[in-house]
Parts: sequence; C-alpha cells; structure tokens
Amino acid sequence: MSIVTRFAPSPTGFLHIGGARTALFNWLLARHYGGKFLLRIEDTDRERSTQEAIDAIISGLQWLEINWDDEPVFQSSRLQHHVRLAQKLVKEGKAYYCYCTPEELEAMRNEAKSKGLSPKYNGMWRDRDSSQVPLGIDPVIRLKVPTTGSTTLHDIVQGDVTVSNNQLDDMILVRSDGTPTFMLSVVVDDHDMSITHVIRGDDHLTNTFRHIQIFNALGWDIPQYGHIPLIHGSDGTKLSKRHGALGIDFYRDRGYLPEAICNCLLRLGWSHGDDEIISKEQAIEWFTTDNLGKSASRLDFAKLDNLNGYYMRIADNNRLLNELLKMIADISEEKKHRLVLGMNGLKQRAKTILELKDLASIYIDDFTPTEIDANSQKILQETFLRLESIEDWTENNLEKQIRNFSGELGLSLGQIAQPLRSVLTGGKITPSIFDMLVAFGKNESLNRIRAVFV
RNA sequence: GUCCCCAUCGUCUAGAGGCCUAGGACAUCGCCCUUUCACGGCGACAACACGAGUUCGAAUCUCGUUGGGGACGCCA
Repeated sequence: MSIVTRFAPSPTGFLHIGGARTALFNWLLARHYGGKFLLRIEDTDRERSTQEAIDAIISGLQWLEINWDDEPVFQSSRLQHHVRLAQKLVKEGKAYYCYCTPEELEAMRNEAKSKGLSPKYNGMWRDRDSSQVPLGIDPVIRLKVPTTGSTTLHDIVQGDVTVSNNQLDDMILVRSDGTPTFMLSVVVDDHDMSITHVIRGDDHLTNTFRHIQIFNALGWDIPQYGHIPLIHGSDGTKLSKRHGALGIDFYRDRGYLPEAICNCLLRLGWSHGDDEIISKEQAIEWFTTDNLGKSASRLDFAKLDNLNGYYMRIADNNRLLNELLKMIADISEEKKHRLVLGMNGLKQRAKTILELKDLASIYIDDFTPTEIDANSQKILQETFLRLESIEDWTENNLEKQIRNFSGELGLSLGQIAQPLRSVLTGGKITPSIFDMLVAFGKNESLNRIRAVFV
C-alpha cells in the first residue's frame, strides 16, 4: 500500500511553529515510505480566511523545503460536493434537518452544564416529523450519531482510545447558510484525496471520534490517525503569540536557517536514540511513527540557537553572503570582497544571520580605533614594517611570519595581536587577526595601521 | 462541570522488568586549547511527581492521588 499524507492548514493565520512541525512529520512519513504528501488549504471559513495567510503558509513551507506533491487542494472549491453527500445521508436516514436556533442551542448547553453533563445538542430534531417544521428558519443538517455503544480509535501515537458514543452529539454537517462544516469537509476530502495517514495535533483527538462517525455513515475506510502532543510555550501552556507561535517568517527574520528549524522541530516529540543533529536525508531514512512521543514539549530557543550555530558553520559561504547582502543596502565591491574572504572567520562565530550581520560590520562600517598606549604604538610600528615587506599575503604565511617576528622581538603573539586587532577594527572581539588581514587586504591593512601614527 | 490525553535532569529526550548507583543533547559552572571571541576537548551540577500493588526484581506493568494539557461552536 502506498502512503498518502497531507497537511491541511486553515488560512486564518500564519504558519506557526506547531503547524510547521505537523507538516514536517507528515512530509517525512510520506517521503520515508515513498508515498505522497499533499497540501490542502481549508478555507471554508470565508470570514476568516485570507489570501495573505495562504501566501504565508505556502511561502513558509517552501522556505522550510517541505515540498508537497500535486497542486494544493482548496477546500472551498469542493463545497457543493460536500453538501450533496450530506443530502445523500439525509435521504438515507443517516442525517436530518435541525431547526434549532442558536439561542435554543445556547440554552440547551447551559442546561446540560448546570446538570453536570457535557454540553451538547440533545437531538430534539432527530426524529421529528417534517410537519412540525417551523417557518422562516433555515435548517442545518446533523448526523445521526449512534447513541449507544462506543467508538475506539486505534491511534498510531496514542494507542487505543475509546469514547462512549453518548459523549458525542449529532454534529452539524451543513450550516443553515448551506455551507459544509469542517467536520464534513475534512472527512470527504481526506477520502477523496485517498489520504492513508493523518498526523495532526492532539487538539483534534476528540474531533476524530466525530470524523469516524461520518466515515462510517458514508461507508468509507478510516485513515490511520496519529495525534501528536501540542508544543507548549515556555510556561507549559498552549502556545500563543507570546511564546513564539509566531509566523515562521518571524524565525526567518530573526536569522534562523530553515534546516535548523526543521532539525529542532523534528526533535520535539520525535527521537532517534541519542541523535541530535539530523539532516533532512537522515530524517527521511529514519522517520517512522514508532518513535513519536506522547507528552507535550516546549520550544527551547537556546537549543535552537545552538543548532542554528551548527548549521551556520557548515553553511555554504555564498549562501550566507547572499543572505547578508539582502540586509545590507549599498555595499561597495571592495567591501563585498572583504566579506567573501572573511566569511569563514565570521560564520563560525555567529549563531544567526543577524549575528553574522553584526560581526560583518567590521568589514563594512567606519570605526574609531581604541586608545593605543606608547608601548603598543612601538610594537605596531615594528609590525607595520614587517608586514609591509610580506609579499605572500595569505592566512598561513601571515601567521607564520607574524609568529616569527613576535619571537624575534621577544613578544607574545597577544602583545602584537591585540593592538593590531584594535587598529584594524576598533574592537576587542573579532575573528582571528590573520583572517582579518587577508579579508582587508594588504593595502587597507597597512593603511589602518599607519593611521595611528599620523 | 463532563470527556480524553500526558507525567524521566531547568529544557528536548534515551529507556519497551534485571544491561540503570538512569544514557545523550542544550543551557549553566569549572578546566584545557588559544592572539580576543567563538569552535573544539575534558569534567561538574542535575531527573524517574507521589502512594499502594504485581514480581525474586519496576523508570519500565496495574490501580489510586496529585499536577499539567486538550476537547466540549452553525471556528478549523
């Protein structure tokens, strides 16, 4: 059997970190088994769905390189089909029209609550005769859910979960305005798209029991479900904007690399022994639902930073340069060249692209040298003369020569390096001086050293 | 309130009855490396929520307690 998974976000907000992880897991599962991963935009709530959100979801997935197969399915284009199926269920006696007003339902819920029962619809129109239909009220279509027995979900993450059917009420399939609800649409679309496996957030667990009822009424096979625990905020509660449930673009703007985000997300609720750094390729090879965890986790920014630092270090220099140039408006060719030469020294010190940009300022911005004491000035003068005579201006040779003459002068390397660092950059914390001498080039380096003498 | 789920270091987790005086990673703190800062190396700190039971033996199984989370919409 070939596996088909899907990611089905509703475009009412941005792609956040939890959604991204859900997408990642479904994607990984499909790729692992050589199946398909589909994207479905659940835009049935036309009030809240926005094109902006659709764009954010799509660009977010693309940025993370979670690529879907086929064209995205827009649920809104399938509404008539959904409604027809609901009407078919009515004809078959498996669903019925309900004429309750929102006010009546509200009262019903309150009453149930006051009796200590779970608030649900009481099925008052389930078996009523059509002659009792009130005028002027547009009905909804509700499913006739079995009132006895129980439903068991064989969840691939949670194990078997059983809920007695009297906990379920006759859910609405079609609203009074004639549009299908999420409950119906999800089931129909999952069936029509031949979805075999659904990995989704824990918050859908109770919905799944409703979905199963609809699948049964329609006489369709039920996909495999795996409900993964939600990602919590740092205080252990449901992720909200405060906690980083921000759009994935927030992370991009903060200078995180997509592969670091994916690696981090992967380890939230999934593990493979002691492995921490896991490439996409390895993830595809290793990912099955067997290693999915059952308890909620929190996103740890310190760990993300660490992971991102790792991926920065191994990132291609040209790629990092391009990211940098996106943030730096005008830059001369000369300075750009410095960045190219200095990138190795820069990237191993930066945890994010933003930090990289800060570090890169030594090659771009003007600066004021720190105070140089008389002794250091003498050392710099000597250094200047020595450097001036060096023809082979490479990192290796510079290191060799400078170490040599520091020895000859009876100085430690630090006694030369620190004042040199200062006149080159105005800072005390920088990449290696050899690295910087190369990045600045011989002319600029000598100019900067000479500048302290005039 | 009702139903459902969860529970190992601060955080992410390994662990599927003896291999566990509980392993790894991040964070924190030392030391080393070292031209500064990073990187890297070495080390330290630090957890089986609690209580019963089952068993020769329990982090692992059962029950209860406590704690946390989720769901109860003509939202998805």
